[in-house]
Amino acid sequence: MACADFKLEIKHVDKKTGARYGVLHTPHGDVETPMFMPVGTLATVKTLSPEEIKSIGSGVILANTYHLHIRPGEDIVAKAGGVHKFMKYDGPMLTDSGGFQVFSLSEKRKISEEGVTFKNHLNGDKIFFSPEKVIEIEEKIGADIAMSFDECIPYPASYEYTKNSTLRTLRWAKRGLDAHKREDQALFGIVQGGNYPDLRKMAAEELTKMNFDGYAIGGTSIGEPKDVCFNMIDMAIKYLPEDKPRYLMGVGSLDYILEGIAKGIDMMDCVLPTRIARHGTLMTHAGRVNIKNEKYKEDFTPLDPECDCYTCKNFTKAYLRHLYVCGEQFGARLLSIHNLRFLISIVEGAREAIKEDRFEEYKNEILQKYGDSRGF
RNA sequence: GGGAGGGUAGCGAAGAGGCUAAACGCGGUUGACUGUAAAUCAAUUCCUUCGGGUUCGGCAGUUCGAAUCUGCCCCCUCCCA
Repeated sequence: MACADFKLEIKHVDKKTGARYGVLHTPHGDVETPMFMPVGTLATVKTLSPEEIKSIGSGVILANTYHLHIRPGEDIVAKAGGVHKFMKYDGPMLTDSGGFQVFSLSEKRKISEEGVTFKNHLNGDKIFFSPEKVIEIEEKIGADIAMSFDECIPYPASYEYTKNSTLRTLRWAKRGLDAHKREDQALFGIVQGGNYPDLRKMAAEELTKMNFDGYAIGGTSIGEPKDVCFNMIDMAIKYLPEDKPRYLMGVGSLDYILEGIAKGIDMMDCVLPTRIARHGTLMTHAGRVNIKNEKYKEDFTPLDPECDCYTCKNFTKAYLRHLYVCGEQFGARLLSIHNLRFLISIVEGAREAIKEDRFEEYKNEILQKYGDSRGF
């Protein structure tokens, strides 16, 4: 059953690249696309308050089904009135299904047709996730968007493995769709298929037939070369419906984000900006900055003079370095605010450029100024 | 004045004749991080022109070989007077 309050309204398509500008209507408000979505796995974007998340201009934020199932448990979240009330965040939210954990906790799991048996990464308890179980958990958590349970296939993987896994993920998608009952929650399908054009095509076409509220491209940004990732987008996106949102999973560096948008992606998420911020690495208009470097010890200039974030408007590199070096949590928070605001402002600029059919120029200008092929 | 224990790299601390330029921790420096097992992880940290050079409080010894054994000296801590 399609979610009634959920719809992507495409407002403009960039004439040269095909990049899309739109408005995504969700039960928790309207947000503009394309957008970068901060990740808040455990119902918190690490170190940030809901007010801070809002103030950086975020549209949708993520939480994670597997992690919230383990702690505190979906029933607690449901008793709190759902994840929005639980974490006091009233903007749109999305729950990832735990499919990524099938990949990242691969030593601790066993996959069968029925589902995946995990070993709880905290205490070793056995956990069983089926597509139906995941939907049940996601409905209890109550985000605006739920993701189908999938297997995030490692790269590289053989054709045979990829085909079997992709077909199983398609069967899981159908089972999840049949199990999904909440009408105030959208459900997305996830295109797998590895680096094989026919499998990506098949996955995209089969999912489209099932009529999800949106479609994600998965199995990306897990260590594959950049051109492979871009190819995986191309192989899938042309078979996805124009009028539904397209979500590129796990992408968070500047070049991938801009390239994804150019290819017609509407949504992206990544832990990268928040994680590397906590580890002292910042994305700025002038490229990558490692705030712990000794050269910033007496640098009393802002981290990024072109940035409008709270951190850049109020603090110096010397102070940020000091906080980082001393392990002060306020430092992690200021740096997280900056990296998220930086990426989100870049995407805001992308939306403006799309409206004016100059996305290509915008993308090139940003990347040239950034000057780092790795993109962060 | 008497007694006991110590002095090892920036700091703390192992080592008690060759495998030791010297474990380990901290601190320092550098790097990685992409649907968060990540406030984590990795590398490096006496000097060097990469051949080597100079080290374990100081000096003098013993030994083929000493941070490690001996003597003297200097300094520190604690206890008793």
